Amino acid sequence: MEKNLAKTYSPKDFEDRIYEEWEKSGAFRAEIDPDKKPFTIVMPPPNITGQLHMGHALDQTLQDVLIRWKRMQGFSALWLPGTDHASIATEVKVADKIRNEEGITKEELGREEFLRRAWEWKRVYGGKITEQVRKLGNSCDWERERFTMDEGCSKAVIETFIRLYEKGLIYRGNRLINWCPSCGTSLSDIEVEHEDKTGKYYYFRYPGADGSEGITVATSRPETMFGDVAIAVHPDDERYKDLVGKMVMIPLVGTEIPVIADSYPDPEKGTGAVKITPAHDPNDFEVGERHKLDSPSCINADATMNKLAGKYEGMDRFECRKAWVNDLKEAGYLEKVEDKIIPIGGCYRCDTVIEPILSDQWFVRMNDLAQPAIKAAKTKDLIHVPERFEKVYLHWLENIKDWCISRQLWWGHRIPAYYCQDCGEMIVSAEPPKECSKCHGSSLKQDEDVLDTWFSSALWPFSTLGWPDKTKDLDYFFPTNVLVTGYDIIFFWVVRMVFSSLELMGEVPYKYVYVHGLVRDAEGRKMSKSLGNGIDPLEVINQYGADALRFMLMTGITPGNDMRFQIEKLESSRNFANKLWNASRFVIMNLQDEGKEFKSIADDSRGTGQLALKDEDKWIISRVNEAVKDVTANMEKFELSLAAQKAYELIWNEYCDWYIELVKGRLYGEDEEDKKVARYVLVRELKEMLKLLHPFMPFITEEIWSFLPQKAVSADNPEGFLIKESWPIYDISMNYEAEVKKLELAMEAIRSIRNIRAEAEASPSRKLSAVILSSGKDLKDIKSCERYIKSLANITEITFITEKAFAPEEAMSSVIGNVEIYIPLDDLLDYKAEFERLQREKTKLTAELDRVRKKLSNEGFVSKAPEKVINEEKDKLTKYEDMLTKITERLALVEKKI
RNA sequence: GGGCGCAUAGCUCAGCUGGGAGAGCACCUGCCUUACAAGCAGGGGGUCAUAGGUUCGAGCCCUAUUGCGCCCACCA
Repeated sequence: MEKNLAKTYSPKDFEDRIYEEWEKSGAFRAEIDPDKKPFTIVMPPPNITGQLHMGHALDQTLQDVLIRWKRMQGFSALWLPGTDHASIATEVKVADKIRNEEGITKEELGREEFLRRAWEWKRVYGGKITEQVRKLGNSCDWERERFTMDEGCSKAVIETFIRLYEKGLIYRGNRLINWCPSCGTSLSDIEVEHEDKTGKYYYFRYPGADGSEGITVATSRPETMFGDVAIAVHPDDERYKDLVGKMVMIPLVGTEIPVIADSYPDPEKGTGAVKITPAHDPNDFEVGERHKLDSPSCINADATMNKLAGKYEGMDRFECRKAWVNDLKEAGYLEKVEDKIIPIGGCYRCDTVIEPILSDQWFVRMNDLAQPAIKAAKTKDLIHVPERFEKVYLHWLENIKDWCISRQLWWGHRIPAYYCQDCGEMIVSAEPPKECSKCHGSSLKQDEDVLDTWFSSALWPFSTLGWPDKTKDLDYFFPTNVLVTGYDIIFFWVVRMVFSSLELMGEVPYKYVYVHGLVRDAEGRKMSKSLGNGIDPLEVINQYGADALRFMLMTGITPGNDMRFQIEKLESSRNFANKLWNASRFVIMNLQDEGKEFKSIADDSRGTGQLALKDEDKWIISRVNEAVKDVTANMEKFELSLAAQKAYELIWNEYCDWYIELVKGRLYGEDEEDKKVARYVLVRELKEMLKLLHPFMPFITEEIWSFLPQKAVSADNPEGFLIKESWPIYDISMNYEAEVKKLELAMEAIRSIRNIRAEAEASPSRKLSAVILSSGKDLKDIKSCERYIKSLANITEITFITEKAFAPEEAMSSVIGNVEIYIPLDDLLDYKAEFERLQREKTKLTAELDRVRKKLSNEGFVSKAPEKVINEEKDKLTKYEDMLTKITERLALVEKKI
């Protein structure tokens, strides 16, 4: 019955298999269980545009850690996965593919056929993405997987649209919107990315209609002059007082436009006079509204000039600028040109310069919707982690403008509005109406546009649970608990989910918004396609395993801050997995041929008290118990990185470095009863640690778990999977303070002997003996550590003495509190080196003593510091003084020998 | 123009409510010790950006400054 882990840690050999087993066992399925509390996370649905990147890996690992942890804590934990149709992004990709492969445009293909291709794209890439999600080990409930354009989500979108429309919160209007000439669609304000670019201010003179000199105006966009309808000046601007009300002419064009007074122009900027082009500038549009001016357009949807531009008609807007400026210059209207940094808005998808144009679009009226969302954050019904992101959230909501939701695209939810071809009536309806409600005509045409992709994402926390139907899932799992996402999509998504949920569900969609940063490359640059510095999570998993990737992503990070992807960190995580693997192999190996004993080992009832535990057993039990408390507390605070770090230290620095080493002698010894105790503790604590680590490294912990003896299987968990085990609970009765102290003393002694050995360049294999001088309780304690010191410091014989007189002279020594350790090393002794070593220690000690003395003699400190802190310092004082005396004596002795 | 983040060991970063500066990697020394060389043992290395302030006590709180980065903002 040789049953043990493979000799080498090779995640490839078990990760996929374990994932399948989990899935088959129903471990990911969240049941509606009235006896359990629900814990719900909806996965931010990755776009079906391509594949997962490191950002997804980070985002999803955070969620999986939380979900696995809560599941183990006994919640009915639902992690609902899905994908997003990503309207514009996918449409661009599909159109590119068709153009590249078939050489035709989407228009040539036609709407219906294009949509067929898009669905095919979804089938292929959506599948690829879910495959990647599995590879990461994510424990999501695949039976509840959703897609933003599936039947249910589509129904929710239509329902929402109609409800908001009927409440007057959605309206159709002719407004100035952000237009991407390349994508051929409108965009919302946040889909425009502003960037400072070098540009120019052109100063043109607009001559007076009466032949007077006129007025000079600065503009960065001369090509929009054809759409000018006025020149505005500030009413208080003395320079132009007389011109207000007069007419000037657009140079060369000759169109007469008025000079108007408005508070908008800033007398400090440019010439203080502004040309007003309502059709191509948001500010000008407002000025135009105020003064009831026309808003003629001079630029087409494809960014070419229209007939208003006269001879420039058909020319690209930027080509036209050049030609037009040149013509004006030759005609003498150009007064000067100034270099200027100008913020330019670009399309977030294709970077094309956005053209503000007037157009019929659909909008969500934001003001009323924003208020409850603001309130939710202020009353802490909605909590941002870390807190600072609340500011970002609030600032945006407090300055919100109406949301343009219609897009001139095909891939997405088509707007449920129908227009009567006979009388022009508009009907908003879930189903295509049979006839016009006004003229009863039957010729109705649906709005061509689709909705902004974020309109459907905004409903994700409840549309995925069945809304608008009153489903059991919705009733049980909503509201969800935590939303995990990157700070880059707070506006796009978080805000919109919150106000949508408050409006439609009457409550926040989740209590916590856990915001994380970006995964950057090793140099700190953003990973991007254009730089080609992206790292494929799948390749990493192939090489290092999903556990290593996950652990690397979870450690050394601070919530909300960016992180770098470094291969060294990944290797270190993989090494940790390897360490755990080997330690577990050791444990399992020592259980061999003990079949009949398995049951008692496996019985991890809390009755450790009835076993004859040795000090080191109590020590590790205490340490693990402490770690349980610590890890759990950090998880509660969303400090997942600190929790993972703690588990790491526990496993490596305490269990592996010390406990396993301490216990080896007993395992190889003769005392069968004690051997059982050692095995019991070894297994029990390993199991506790595996539980703590499981959310972070699910695969390796599950694999190891399967080799460990288990209690009788339960109905809930017939396979005995770790994923279904319960999370450890801190147990105050397992705090063995005295033993912990004792072991700490032993460790200090061992460390100092090892140090002496290294300093004396005595080979590790060389047997040494030791003489230990102490008294009272300290002597008793150090005596009880004899076994540890012998085995871990490789000491054959220890002589305990109580009087200095018996201390060996030809020795190296070390002081730990009231304990002096002497290692006789007559042949190897280099007194000069020993003198220097002791000198160094004395220097250190003196410095520490100075610090402590200074502190304790400080009146303020003694009177104001908490008693606990003062006592600690006092203890240190006696200890250090003691040590200093001893070292000084020793130094004097050694000095004589030199 | 407004807001935010970062500045700690050679590198990348932790350090949660103020109480003797940490990790990983790199470096130096010695070890293939029967779980692990993806390892073990020992070691070196930091005026915690600068200047003030609060406090008995500041890497941590306050103010200012410098440098880097990010976000928002109506393109004269």
